[in-house]
Amino acid sequence: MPRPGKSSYSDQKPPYSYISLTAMAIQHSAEKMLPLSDIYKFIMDRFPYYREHTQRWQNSLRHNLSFNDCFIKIPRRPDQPGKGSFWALHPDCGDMFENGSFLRRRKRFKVLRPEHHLPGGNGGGGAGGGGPGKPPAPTPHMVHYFHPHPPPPPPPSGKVPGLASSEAAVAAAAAAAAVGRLPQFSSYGSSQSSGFKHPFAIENIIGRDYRGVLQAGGLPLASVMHHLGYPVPSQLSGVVSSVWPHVGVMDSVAGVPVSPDYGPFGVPVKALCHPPAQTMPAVPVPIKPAPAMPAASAIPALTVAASQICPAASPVAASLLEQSASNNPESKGSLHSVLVHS
DNA sequence: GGATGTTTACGATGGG
DNA sequence: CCCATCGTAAACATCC
Repeated sequence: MPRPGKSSYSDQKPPYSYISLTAMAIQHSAEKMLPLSDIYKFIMDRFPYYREHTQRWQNSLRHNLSFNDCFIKIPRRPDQPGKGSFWALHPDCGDMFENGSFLRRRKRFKVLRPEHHLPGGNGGGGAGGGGPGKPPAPTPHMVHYFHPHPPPPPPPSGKVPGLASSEAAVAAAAAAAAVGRLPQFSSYGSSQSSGFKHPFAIENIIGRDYRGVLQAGGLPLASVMHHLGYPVPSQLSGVVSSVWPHVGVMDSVAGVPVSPDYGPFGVPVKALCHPPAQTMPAVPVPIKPAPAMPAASAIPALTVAASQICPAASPVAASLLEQSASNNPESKGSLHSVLVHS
């Protein structure tokens, strides 16, 4: 049983896989999304083991981010300069791990790609890495999402334009609205009865003794919407501010846990807790190959098209997206995915 | 130029 | 033993 040691864990390799560690970092953030550098920081702050050989593990971590479908990339807005994108957890990545074990998932989370990805179809794999076969501009039509307020540890170039432009707000709202309607999101609220357990819930990571501590979960989306001036159900908005009271408790300078809320390895256990009502990444939008669209037949072509267009540059498309989404409550969201035991 | 992101490859390990 | 997952290395591209 992978159990962190008691006194020597500071030097030992934490019993968590990179996927776990990354997810912890993301979950710990207020916005449920972090830039790569902050993920690094989180891990290094909490796990002394990772203060060395940074080149090695960071490469592995990046590999995991790109390779695993459970992580989704959220681009910065044009007016939010900085390096790299934000990374969030895929809404459906829950339950990847066997309870208790974070070294090995029981299944690999994979986004369903209806696209019959032909073997060797696209550029025989660009042997030698990143891609002779790739188009010059990898993300020409990415949706740029807002980042309402930087997470406690301000992201690179902490210039926060707030609601810089109404244009951005429109884009954000459209995106948020669209995402908010995704089946996955609505299902989180009811997942309580289905026994869904987030893999990074404290009960999974540490034990099951903290169950009683858990209360309702927050939806970053709500805070985002609120920040944008959109009406947010009080239930949600209230939760947003109360669910993560522990964020920032960590002495980020010393990296020393300062309260019993921290479990082994200094992981803020409460912050990692995931109550039945799931808390998911704010506006998760897979930037990965658009083909990630499930059952294309069930998705209005418009939705697909709109998702590939930057709403900021095309408010019309954005609104259409929203409209489309609302008109098709049955339609599967673009994030629909499944746990595939390939 | 360094950080970030993508992809391929391969060995180790664990589960069935 | 087979297969899936994980960790690592490395090549390469893109972005800031």
